[in-house]
Amino acid sequence: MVTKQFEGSPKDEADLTRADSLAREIFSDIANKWALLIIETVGERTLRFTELRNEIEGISHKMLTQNLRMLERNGLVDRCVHPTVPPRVEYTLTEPGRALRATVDGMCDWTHRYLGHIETARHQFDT
Amino acid sequence: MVTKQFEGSPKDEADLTRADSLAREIFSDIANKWALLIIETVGERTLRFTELRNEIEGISHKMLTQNLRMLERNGLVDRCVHPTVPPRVEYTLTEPGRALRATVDGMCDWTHRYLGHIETARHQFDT
DNA sequence: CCGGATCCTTATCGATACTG
DNA sequence: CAGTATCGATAAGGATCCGG
Repeated sequence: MVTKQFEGSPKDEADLTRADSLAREIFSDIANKWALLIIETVGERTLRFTELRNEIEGISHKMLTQNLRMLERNGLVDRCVHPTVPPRVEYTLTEPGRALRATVDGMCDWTHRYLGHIETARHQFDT
Repeated sequence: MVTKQFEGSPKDEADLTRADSLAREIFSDIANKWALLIIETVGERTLRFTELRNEIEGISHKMLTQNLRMLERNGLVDRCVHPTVPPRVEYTLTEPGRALRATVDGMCDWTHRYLGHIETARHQFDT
């Protein structure tokens, strides 16, 4: 539970609520579709910017850079710039990134497993 | 992989790309912080609207109803209206909802496990 | 090829007020 | 208590241009 509160000494409590707000901040960062799709797409490979752009259907240049910067800042992806011309920039998952990807895989599996359930639930609801 | 493309007969291909776009749609629905926090908060319990509102820090009335409708439509939460006055509405996870919650738990665990990593990565990046 | 900066168009969100 | 509807403020997102 991300928002869980704790009891304890004033100092502990302060530290824990600070940790909680940080946890919430991180959660808000990564719990959006583009970030998760990027994590999922990079996978075990190493991909260039344009490759990512082509693999993730519908993502704009801006969203991709924006989310890549955010993921890089949080230490989930590694950005490797080759000083060539034209430039070559490669993105890889770090160890924390790969760990997160394991759970994102779970979400993707879930989506496919319950596709039928969801489709019928929608039909039922829309009446 | 959510966006994976397949080969096959024209019919199969059409069905699979349709399934893929549906998968992507579902993924876009649930991959947002409020939806995931709701899934996480309902958990194994049954909660009323206001209880949810109080437990999920920072969520507005509007976001809560909006996401609950969406989750209900996709068959992830069950909405039980008691015909009393004042009304009493209780939300519970369905079986698909509980299955998804398992993976969301994984994301929350991940967040707490890598809190330190992320905090130092941020400091490093911000310089 | 990559990414920043700009402008401009949407969509999101919160606050408020109102019904059963 | 739970939910819908409306309305501004504001943030997100897309398109484009330019510089490294």
